[in-house]
Amino acid sequence: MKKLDKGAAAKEREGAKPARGPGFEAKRMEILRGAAILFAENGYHETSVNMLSEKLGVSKPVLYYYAENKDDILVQIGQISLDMLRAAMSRAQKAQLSGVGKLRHFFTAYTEIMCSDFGRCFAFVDQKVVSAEARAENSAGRRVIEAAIREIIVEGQSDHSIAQCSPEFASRALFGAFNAIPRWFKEGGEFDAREVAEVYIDLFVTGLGR
Amino acid sequence: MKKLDKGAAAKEREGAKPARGPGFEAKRMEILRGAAILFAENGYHETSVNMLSEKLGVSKPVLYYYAENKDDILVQIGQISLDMLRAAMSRAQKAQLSGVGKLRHFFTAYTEIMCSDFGRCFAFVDQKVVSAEARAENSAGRRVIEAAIREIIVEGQSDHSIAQCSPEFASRALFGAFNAIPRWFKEGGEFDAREVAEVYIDLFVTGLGR
Amino acid sequence: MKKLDKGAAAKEREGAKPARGPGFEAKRMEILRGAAILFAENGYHETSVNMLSEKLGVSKPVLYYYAENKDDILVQIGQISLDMLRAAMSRAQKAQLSGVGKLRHFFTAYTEIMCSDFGRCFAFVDQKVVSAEARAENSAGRRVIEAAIREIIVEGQSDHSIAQCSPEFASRALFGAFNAIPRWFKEGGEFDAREVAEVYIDLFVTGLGR
Amino acid sequence: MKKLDKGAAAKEREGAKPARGPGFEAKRMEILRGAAILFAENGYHETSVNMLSEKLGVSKPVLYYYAENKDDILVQIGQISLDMLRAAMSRAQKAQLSGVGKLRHFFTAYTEIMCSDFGRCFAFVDQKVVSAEARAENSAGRRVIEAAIREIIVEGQSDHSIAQCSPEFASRALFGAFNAIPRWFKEGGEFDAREVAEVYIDLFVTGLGR
DNA sequence: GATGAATGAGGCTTCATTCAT
DNA sequence: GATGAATGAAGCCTCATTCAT
Repeated sequence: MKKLDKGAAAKEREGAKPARGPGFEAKRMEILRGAAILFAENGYHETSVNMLSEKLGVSKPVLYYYAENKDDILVQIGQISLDMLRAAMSRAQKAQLSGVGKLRHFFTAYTEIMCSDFGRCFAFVDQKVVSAEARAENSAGRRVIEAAIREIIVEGQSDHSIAQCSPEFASRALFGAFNAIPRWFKEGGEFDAREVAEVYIDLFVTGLGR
Repeated sequence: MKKLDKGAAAKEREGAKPARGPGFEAKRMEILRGAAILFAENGYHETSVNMLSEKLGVSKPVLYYYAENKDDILVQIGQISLDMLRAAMSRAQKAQLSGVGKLRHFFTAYTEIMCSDFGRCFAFVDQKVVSAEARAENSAGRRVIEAAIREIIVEGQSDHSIAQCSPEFASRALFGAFNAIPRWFKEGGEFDAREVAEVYIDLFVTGLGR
Repeated sequence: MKKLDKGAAAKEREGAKPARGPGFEAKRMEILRGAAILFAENGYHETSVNMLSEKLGVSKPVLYYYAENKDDILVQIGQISLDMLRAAMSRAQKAQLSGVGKLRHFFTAYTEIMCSDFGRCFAFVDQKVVSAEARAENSAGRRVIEAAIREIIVEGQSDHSIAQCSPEFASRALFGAFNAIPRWFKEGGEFDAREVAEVYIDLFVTGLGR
Repeated sequence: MKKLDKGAAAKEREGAKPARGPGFEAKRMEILRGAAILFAENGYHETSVNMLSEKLGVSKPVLYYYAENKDDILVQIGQISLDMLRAAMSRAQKAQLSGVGKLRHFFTAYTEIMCSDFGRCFAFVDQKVVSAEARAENSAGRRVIEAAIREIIVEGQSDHSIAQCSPEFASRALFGAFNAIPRWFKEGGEFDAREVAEVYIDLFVTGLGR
């Protein structure tokens, strides 16, 4: 919230890092995952840095060794989530499938990601808390993916696997519906994420009519 | 010695009130509406009581004259929203329409409500901040409406206006999709809420397939 | 979400503490002593946390590092005072003295304690401000000491060093009289606490009659 | 605490009053008595003006009609208490009794007063909260009475009804002991205030020795 | 004479963050 | 590389008090 130069930090993470040992990345992931779980469960503001340090079993300064800020933690979680989503999109795009096939392919992966530790946090925690800069980066990432989905829909309309409809609206309805899944999904329940995704896709493809 | 029981306040609102003149209700609504707008725009935690009092043009104690708490403001906004939703559901249920017709009827109203000042706040702000008791009441309200939708779906399946599908999943997908509308909807844009609702319903009814 | 249970804090002080280095105890005592002086001088409610932090030369959060609450400060002061009183009583009970000798022994120490920084605060500040739980603990401590005094009186009546009289009333009169001493006693005045105690005891033993 | 001109108010109460109806004095007493009970029971700071108005069944502005201030309420209670004490002292001084007889006479009345509604408040509530001016007046009142007691003691020493001892210390011990009575005294218990006073006086006169 | 509504000022508490060791 | 201790800033809330009606 008092962004001095967050950009520097973010860039640093992918640039000339200051001599970080081999365990660094593993520990960083461990911390981020723990934080993601807590943020998703309790909410970002309801999870104090104190609580993080206690529940993660590390001292507060350690947290500041792995993240610039409290919200940098959230930013990093978002980056990881977006990376996963981008990879999923990439795989879908490369798949030898019809438009609707790619849609199904992507949203299955999307559901799995959004029900994972990182994804749940990404889905639940409002990005309003992070710096404008980081938020912009995040939004850009999302937008790229949404654009890709619209393109897939258009593609499906070309190959006649998807009906004529507004790609904008369809994309929004799809993301809206799928984003809400982690809100009620319980790991280890009757269905796993993959199955839920299948049902949802079928619903969207078939429609409720008749 | 401080907060004994939050619930007492909520109950008080419908119980033995400490003498309230006319005008109270109007001012209360004015304050709640202003707060709802700010909460929806900036986020609950990002909107301090100070900010509320400044932007609403009242002193801080006034807020505490109309609400027990900062989160009671949110609770009251939720109650108003739920009341509107319940009324909408009631109208839909009473309408002389097929299942799909009732669905369309309800979700049109739903969209309008969720795009209103109160509804946007209700849609955006996580109820994690409110007391367990109030949250339970809120959840119960939502669940009643969700159950009613599932019933309407079943009804539609009986009257053959809705295809065979899991009412649970369909209901969740519908709410997920519609809940996300206020996240991008802009008042005064190309479409009004009613029109967006139409498009969405068509999408859901027709399906993306073929 | 705010104050769940005050008692947890008190218990924590003797339980699983969050890692406290040496120096902690000394600083804690320093803060408590300063607070005790201010509370005794100005009154508990008249001494704001702001004032405490200013006069003690520490920032406000530091106070909350050493105490849960404003009233936990008072509670801790009470615990220290009670510990001193218990120790004094223990010494008096073990002394090889007649009943009246033990009485004299205890109330001399009592006076010294009640005229000390901690004792004055303990004597002056009404425990009405602290949580029911802490107040109960405090009262229990007092009652144990009062019971011990009654026992000493009975003992003195057995060994004929104390006249027949109601131990309950005698004990109450004694504590009442001695508790009031710090209200007028000035350190460095004509008499020191020990001497005042002597005079009081003589008065009580000899009586005003004849 | 923000004494503008409390003196004016106090004086006004005994001077040219602004046309107050006949019921004024009765209602004033009723309010003061109720406040005294609440202050004694809950403490001055723990009793908000809101609570006063609720429990006394009058609106807040009414309280400000009968008292300048919250602490003026306390001041008035103090004045009433002091008036009672002064009257009691006056009666004791005029009685045709030995020194010790006057002592007994006064402290019996003193106990009754201090166990009454007004007296309990006077005994329990620290005058630290009232304006310097009012506190001075109050202290002066107390001091006059204490001086009178010392004089009675001297008188008793002259008429050989009281033993040689320091009148200062004796007076302080007496007031200390008697002031504490309302702290444990319960109306309607085994003893009434008069009887408690008798026992205490006997204790003080006879002494604990032998 | 009474009250619903309003307020300035200040209270207590906690948060994210840093630094000396 | 780690931590106990510290802090500036800000948060929510409540109090005694007053006025327009």
